[in-house]
Amino acid sequence: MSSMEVLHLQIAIDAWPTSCVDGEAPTDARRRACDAMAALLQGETGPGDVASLVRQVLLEDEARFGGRPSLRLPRERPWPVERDWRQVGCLVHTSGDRLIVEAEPWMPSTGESENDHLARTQFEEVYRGPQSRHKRSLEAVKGDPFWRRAVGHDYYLSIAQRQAARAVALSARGSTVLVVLPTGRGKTEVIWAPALLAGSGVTIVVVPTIVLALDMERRTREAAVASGQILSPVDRYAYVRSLSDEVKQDLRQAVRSGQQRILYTSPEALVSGLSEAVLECARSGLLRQFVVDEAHLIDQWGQDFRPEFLTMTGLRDLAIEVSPSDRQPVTILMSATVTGHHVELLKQMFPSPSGFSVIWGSSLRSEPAYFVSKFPTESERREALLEAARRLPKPLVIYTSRVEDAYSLTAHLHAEGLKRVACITGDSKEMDRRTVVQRWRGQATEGVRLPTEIDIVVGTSAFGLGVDVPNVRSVLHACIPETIDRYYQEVGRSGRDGLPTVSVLFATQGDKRIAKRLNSVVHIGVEKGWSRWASLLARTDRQVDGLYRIDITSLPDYLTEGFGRSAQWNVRTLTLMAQAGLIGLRAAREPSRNSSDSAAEWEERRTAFYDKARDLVDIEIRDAANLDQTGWAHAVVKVRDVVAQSQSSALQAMYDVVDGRRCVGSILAQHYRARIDAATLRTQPQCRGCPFCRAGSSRIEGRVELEPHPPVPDDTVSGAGQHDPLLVLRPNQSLLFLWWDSVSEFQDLVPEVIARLASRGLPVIFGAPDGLLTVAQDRARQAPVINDDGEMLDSYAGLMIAVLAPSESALPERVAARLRARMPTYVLGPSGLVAPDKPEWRWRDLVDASMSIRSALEIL
DNA sequence: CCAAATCGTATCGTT
Repeated sequence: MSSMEVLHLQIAIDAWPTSCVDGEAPTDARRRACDAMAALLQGETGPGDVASLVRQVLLEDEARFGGRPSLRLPRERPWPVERDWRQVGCLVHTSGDRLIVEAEPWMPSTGESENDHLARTQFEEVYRGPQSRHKRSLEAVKGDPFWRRAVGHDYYLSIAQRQAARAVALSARGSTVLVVLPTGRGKTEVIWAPALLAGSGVTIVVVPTIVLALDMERRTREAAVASGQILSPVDRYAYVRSLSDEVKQDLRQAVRSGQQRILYTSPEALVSGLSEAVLECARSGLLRQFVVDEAHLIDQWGQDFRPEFLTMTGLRDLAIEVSPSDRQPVTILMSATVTGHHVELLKQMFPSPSGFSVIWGSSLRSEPAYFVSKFPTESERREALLEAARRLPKPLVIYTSRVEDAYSLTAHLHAEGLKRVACITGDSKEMDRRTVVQRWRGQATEGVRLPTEIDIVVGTSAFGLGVDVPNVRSVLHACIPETIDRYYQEVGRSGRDGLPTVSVLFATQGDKRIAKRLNSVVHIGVEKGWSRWASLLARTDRQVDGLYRIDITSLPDYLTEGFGRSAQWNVRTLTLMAQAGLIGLRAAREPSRNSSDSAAEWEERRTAFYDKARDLVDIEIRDAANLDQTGWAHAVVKVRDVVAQSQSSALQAMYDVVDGRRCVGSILAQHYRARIDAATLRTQPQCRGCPFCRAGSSRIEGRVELEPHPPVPDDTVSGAGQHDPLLVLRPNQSLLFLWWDSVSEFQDLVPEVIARLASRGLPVIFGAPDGLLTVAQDRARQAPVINDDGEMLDSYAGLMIAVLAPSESALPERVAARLRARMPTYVLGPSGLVAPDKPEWRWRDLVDASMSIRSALEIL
């Protein structure tokens, strides 16, 4: 018994070398097998590649349709010979001039106390694919009117996305919102929605890599077409170094003038080339959103090797400062993986007078089953890696900690007959990274199909960010990552399609040494740091705006020679101080032209400035009281301890995974939680299998996602619904009844009233029919309209609108409950509505305040 | 005896 997949593969094998991928919607494994076969003659495929992929097709077939499928294959080169088949885990026997091949099950070696039956079941789930009961199902939620209008989606992907989208759309000018949403759940649309709805204003998105900026540019270009708006006068959305001077200039100009509605860039480009344009844009009140994507990297990368992640906060402060007070940019920080330490750091670095709020929609990936094997020696691990590379389902990523290990493992796999293997490290060129992903995925960036040429990528942590291949089936760690964050990020590259995956970690004793070394964040010592700070300060230039300009190449008193190293230590000293709240960082800004400067003098000064600009940092003294040696040491030691503590717990959590001390899902859930104010923000543990769970009986069942926190946008942050636009409520009153006289008034006037109220900061509507709200949103244009399904009615503290149906003769209980709680509400209802408990009275004569919607329209 | 990535500027002047 076999499915069409195996049949089609058999046909392709029999037709070789003219075979091709046949049939409708081939599985990825069959497609790969056919692509590999096709390249056998050119020598671009090794026998191991073909054997491994054919085995995967057989196993998938068996898992999905049962039976024990087999295939007939040629027995001479370049095809795999008997030994090759056995090496990848197949049973093989000869039948005439053919080999009959069956797949044998395999899984990585497990610990002594693990239940191997469970392990096998969990491992094989990956072959069930779309038929797996573990397949992720997202619960779509009806889209708000503003969401439909802005991004054209009828649904949100999840409650968490809805919550994030609403909070961002309602966020008060000048406020900071941290959005925690799992990868692939539409973070991007959350920031697009306000940008597109507004019809004007600039959104700057800081991304960590060029690849990410270019990917986003491509998607944004598509979104621009779909929305029918012109989002960039030059149809460019990524500001990166490689652009021509002309394009850069155009983009800067478009930012200054507010015509560039969305722009992606790096922290480095932001604080250098783009800074003046962004400030000019802010000054005109046109900077709408300042977004930092992958915001957790501010901690990981900002500490020393990309200090602009920290210094860019100075530019953002300044942008808020120079903006008109009613048109300040909103800061939006986005990440899928946030710890308590991250929340604290981000609060410190992105403070906001209008509030710092967290939208917590964190949840763990449900796709991976975790496996950990330990090996006494490096050579035993090497052998096991080869075996696993041959048997693990493809596409596969193998991670190492060291560049050299990645290269040598790649070479080893090549030598052993696996040719569809590529290697990516920090040394790889931009171009290689791009083409490897395309050959791995079998698709060009523009969506054009290509043959797959790579099944396995061996890489260091350089391989990851921006690699969005949906169907990665396994991740193999040939190392112990230095933090649980890196481990989970890398595991999370698999299963973006929501289908089961396997995560395998092969450890040796020596790995802990490497992990420990990579884990330690190097901070400057207290005495050296103070001494550096003292000498920096002594050489500082006080600027006209009260900032101090520091030349980071200047040497501390205790050194006579420093080379590049010294500058790095100086930056570390300053970023440490910034995290301690002692100083604020600013990128040095271009000097302004004096009226007395001649054109030549001015040009000379500017050139001199830019020659030196990379070595200059402006700082603002924030905590002068603690800038004596004692206060300084105290503040800085505290930060060092916090960072050291956070690093060490991230390493400890990784060790716990390796040693199977706790359930992997629980370890992750504990790591990704935070406290903010009185609330603990949690992540729900998820685990479909790990060594700890298989050793005991403590299996986590169910895959319930936590509700996002807070459950509805917080009006103290949103700034919406604070006031009474009709100005009829007295201080102790919370209810205004707006009545209509007829159904035709309801149909004709209510959308208009809602549109105008929404434009005056009353976006939340309960009870109105969809069609009516769509009309209201069209008329409200830039102001978001939110269609509450009852959740906000129960808990939203701001002023909101409840709309009754024309058929309603009495107040619905849900609305009545809100009114009893004295939560501010405009009720829109028929004029003849009777008072609850007093049927002889019209409600409009008993309430705090009432008016006809006709009168309301005259006021609005 | 150790991974990770990015990076320069506008501007002139009046019916």
